[in-house]
Amino acid sequence: MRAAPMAPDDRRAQLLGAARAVFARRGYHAAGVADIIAEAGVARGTFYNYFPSKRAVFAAVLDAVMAELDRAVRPIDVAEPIGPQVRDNFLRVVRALTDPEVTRLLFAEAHGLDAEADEALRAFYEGAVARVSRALHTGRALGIVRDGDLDLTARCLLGMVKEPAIEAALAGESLDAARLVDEILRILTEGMLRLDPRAS
Amino acid sequence: MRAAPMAPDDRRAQLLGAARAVFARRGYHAAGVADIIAEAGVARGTFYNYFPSKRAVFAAVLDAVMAELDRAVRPIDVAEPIGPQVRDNFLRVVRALTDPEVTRLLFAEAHGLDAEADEALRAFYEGAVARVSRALHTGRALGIVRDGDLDLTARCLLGMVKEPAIEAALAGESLDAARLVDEILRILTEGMLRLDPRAS
Amino acid sequence: MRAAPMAPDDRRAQLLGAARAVFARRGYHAAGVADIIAEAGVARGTFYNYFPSKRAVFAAVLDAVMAELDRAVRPIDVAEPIGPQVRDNFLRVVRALTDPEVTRLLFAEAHGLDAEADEALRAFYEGAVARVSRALHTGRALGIVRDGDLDLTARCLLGMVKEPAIEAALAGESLDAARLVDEILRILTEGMLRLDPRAS
Amino acid sequence: MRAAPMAPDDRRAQLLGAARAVFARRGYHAAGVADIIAEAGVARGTFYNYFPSKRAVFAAVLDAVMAELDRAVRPIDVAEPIGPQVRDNFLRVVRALTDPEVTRLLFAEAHGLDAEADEALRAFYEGAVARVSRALHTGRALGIVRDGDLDLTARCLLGMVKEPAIEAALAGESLDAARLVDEILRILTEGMLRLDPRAS
DNA sequence: CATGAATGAGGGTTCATTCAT
DNA sequence: AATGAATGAACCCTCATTCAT
Repeated sequence: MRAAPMAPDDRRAQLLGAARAVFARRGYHAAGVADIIAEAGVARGTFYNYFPSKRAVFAAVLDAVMAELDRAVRPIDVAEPIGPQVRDNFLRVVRALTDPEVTRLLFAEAHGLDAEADEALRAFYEGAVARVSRALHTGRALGIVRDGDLDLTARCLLGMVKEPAIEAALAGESLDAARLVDEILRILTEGMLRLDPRAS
Repeated sequence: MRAAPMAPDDRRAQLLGAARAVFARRGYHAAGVADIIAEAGVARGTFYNYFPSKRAVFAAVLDAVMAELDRAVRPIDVAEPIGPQVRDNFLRVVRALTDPEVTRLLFAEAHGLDAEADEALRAFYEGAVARVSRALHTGRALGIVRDGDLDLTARCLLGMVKEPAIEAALAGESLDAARLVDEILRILTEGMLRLDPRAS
Repeated sequence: MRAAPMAPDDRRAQLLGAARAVFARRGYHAAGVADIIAEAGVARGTFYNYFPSKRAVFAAVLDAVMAELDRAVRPIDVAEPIGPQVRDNFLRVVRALTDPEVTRLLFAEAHGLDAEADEALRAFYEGAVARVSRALHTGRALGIVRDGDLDLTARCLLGMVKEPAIEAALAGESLDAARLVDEILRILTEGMLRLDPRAS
Repeated sequence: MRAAPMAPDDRRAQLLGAARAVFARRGYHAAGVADIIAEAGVARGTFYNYFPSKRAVFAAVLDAVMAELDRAVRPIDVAEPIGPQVRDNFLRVVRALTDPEVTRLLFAEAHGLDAEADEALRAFYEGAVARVSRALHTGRALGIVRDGDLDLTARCLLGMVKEPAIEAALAGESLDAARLVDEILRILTEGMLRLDPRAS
């Protein structure tokens, strides 16, 4: 049975979506082009009319996911109250990571694929760190952020967000984004340890 | 050239070591049994005398690495000063994660292999979370840890440690463990954000 | 962009020309229908409106080339001086073979394609041999050609012409047709070896 | 059914032979690795234990055939009578070319495969031309060979030998080597044309 | 115990051809 | 008449695993 012809952009988008679902479900290596075309209801050759290789669709999927995540972060307007804006950014990122597809693709499948994928991922991550780091420097100038090794701090921040999201996604549990964000914000604002509570 | 016979345990250990090095260097999928036996200087058949499959060696390697990491955490003696003990635990964990082999194996290669590997990893991780969580509950009872969702907090803590370690390992950079630990401890004790600096 | 409709014969000729260029440039197997339609600036389906298969265009191209070569040979008029007519025939053939397209198509690509192509080629070649052979018999009757196995001689003659032409074409060198023809004629008239120079 | 293990050199030779037969019979493109392993009675993987690719076996086959042909030509000892040595060389070459496998492989399949194969072939052919050309120069010094463009002459000579051999092989006819050589030698020593038989 | 030749299922990719528009 | 998206059979190659020596 021959699938009805389709505008190339649409077909491409459809294949991209199918690939995204399949890669998220089975992982890069376990997924075959056969799975993707089955998901899309399309013949083998059709796939290769739109992507030159399995590796290439994966790259495209990864790009889409990274862009999605990227869009979750909005610049902060210092003329407005800062707190809610920060909280909203956290919230949007966590919500994006709440999609198990996003998380699996970014964190479970993409590492160690090949030099190129690793590089794309590292570039994305470096960008994220740089972005957070810049925000922290701005915050310090505004007196909002305490001094310290802000690059390292940025990485820690990302870890606090990523880790719970990943684990929830991989475990198949759902994650209460607001709760996580509030917990993180509390740690960031108040700390959570009193190692030497000798202070009267 | 026929390798000298060897005590089975030694041969097994040798193969395990070779596999660990190879998996860390090339990743699970890129590594072939051929690489492992080349590294070990042993024939193909010999490998299968000690491990039933490639998958199985990887599981064994993973077990070894997880055990190693596990040993980095020591129970806390409440009769002694807490602070240094906590710091030392952090330090030992970060140092263990400083070994790029450990990090690559645990975080870059192990995810998404198959259901069984995912399960082993998740079990390990759940154990870690549980352990930290228990420590936090104890700490709360002692008045050292502030109240809150301690499970979530445990995950955030792990993220703060893992993330910088992973990134350093994957980027091939070295990581100053003491510096990272101190930064983390400062965040945990003092926080780092003053979102509403209304405080006169 | 839709190409303007065209008289069928013209379109066919255009496609034939494109195919000839492409086959000569890339060889039968390396050339794709995609190359041909790109060369012709025409859509895929259009191609199949004029030729039933890739194999078929190649056959048509081959026919055209063989006909071209065939036209290079003119019957000899015994009422006129023979020498110049022979020389002119040689010259026209060599000049035709000087076109690298012709040579590549006939000698480098056409062999071993499939039974049918081989047959067409062999038929063409047999025709050529027969033609030369007939000329030699006539020559013998006229006392111009020495006796011998004239069929074999005809094949040798063809080889003397083909070989240098092919090699020049494949090597991308140009060939001095007149020089080759003169050399061949000298060999044919005078020989070139004196194996037993005992002749006092 | 598992083929009995075999000394690697033997298996390689067997595969080479099978490949040679298959390539000669079906041509490079029509022949599949499947045909070769069927001919050899061996599994797919075995083939790739000995040759890295289909292309590579073909190269090996070609090398073998070229070497075989090369061995047919023996240096001429000027202290001995020249004539018979020359004749024997011709004879051995023609006999080698009498094997249809050799001829098909060298002349029908090898051209136009890819740049590398073309180069190997051209190098072989250039070598042959150079060899013949050198012999002719020597012969001229000895007064055996008449003056002229000896490079071109060398090419013509090769053509006289190749052409009848190829055609016989492709047509499936057998060729009387001695007869061909004698005919060629007669042409070379006496010529065969008397274009201006004015000589009373 | 050790060896290494043999295996073959599995997967990615190509490209001549078809047919709905 | 022209188009170009869709097709799928065919093919090359990989590599974990087996087993006879």
